[in-house]
Amino acid sequence: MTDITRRDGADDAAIFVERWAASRGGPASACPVRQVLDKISDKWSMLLIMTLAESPRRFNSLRREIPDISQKMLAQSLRGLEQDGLVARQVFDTKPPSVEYSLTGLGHSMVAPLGHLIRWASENHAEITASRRAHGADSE
Amino acid sequence: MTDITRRDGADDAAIFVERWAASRGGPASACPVRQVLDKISDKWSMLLIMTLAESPRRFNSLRREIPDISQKMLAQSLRGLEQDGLVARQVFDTKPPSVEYSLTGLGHSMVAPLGHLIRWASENHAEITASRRAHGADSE
DNA sequence: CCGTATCCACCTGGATACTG
DNA sequence: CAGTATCCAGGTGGATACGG
Repeated sequence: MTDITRRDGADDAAIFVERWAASRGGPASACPVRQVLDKISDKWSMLLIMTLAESPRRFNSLRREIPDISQKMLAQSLRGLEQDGLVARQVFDTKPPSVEYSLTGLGHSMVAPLGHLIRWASENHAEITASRRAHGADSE
Repeated sequence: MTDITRRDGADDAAIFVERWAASRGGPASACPVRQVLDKISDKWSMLLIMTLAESPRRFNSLRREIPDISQKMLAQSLRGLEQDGLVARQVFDTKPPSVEYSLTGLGHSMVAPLGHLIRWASENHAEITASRRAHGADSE
């Protein structure tokens, strides 16, 4: 098998495609990569990962940082990330109680790959928006 | 501003965090990066991008390639990607008519960044699954 | 302060049927 | 072959109220 894991350029898209093609031998829906991608492809997971990558936060600190998340979805998303081993939850038994959320080692390992996608998004969102307007997606 | 766009290691997560933190000055919901991520964070977009990265495909060819996508969602997702300028649609006026979908330049530019995330997923899905089971996510 | 519980609107996405 | 139209189930996510 090609040792793709050693390569890390921005140019070897073909290698990723190769690996991707090779990774699905059985039913497409059983692909473990898809399971993982589906998990983080919700509305808040990636955003929480990046926010916690800056520094650990408390529950209400996260609410202030991300004003448009509801209490329910914050708690729910954090529990999901905790279950997947990406986020650690530490309770300090003070009064009033405080809970700190931080990235685990696994969580931190995701920041760089996710960062590549974010960098792509930040560099190309203008073109995407322009294309969308050109296709009449806003007025139509 | 730090010239982050020139760097491309797997180790400089801190740089991505920096850039991310710097990119949101106003309301978090207005962040253009989030707009883009939200768009591709649906059930099929990333999968279609990676499939079309292998080679251009026709409509029913994509259906065969991704057996668990419905006709409706395939058409809908392709239209979305087309509007965003990631996928090109070319109609051949033969009989019966055939339509070929392929990645645009913009679409191809996304394959490598997305590939980083996919590689991370393929390398860590076992740990994630294990963590999930440890938290009793399957039996509970 | 840190959640959980409930209810509900909306949207995603699937099944089916139909058209050029 | 390549779609569109319609209907419908289920999940996502928000508002509000309540508990530890």
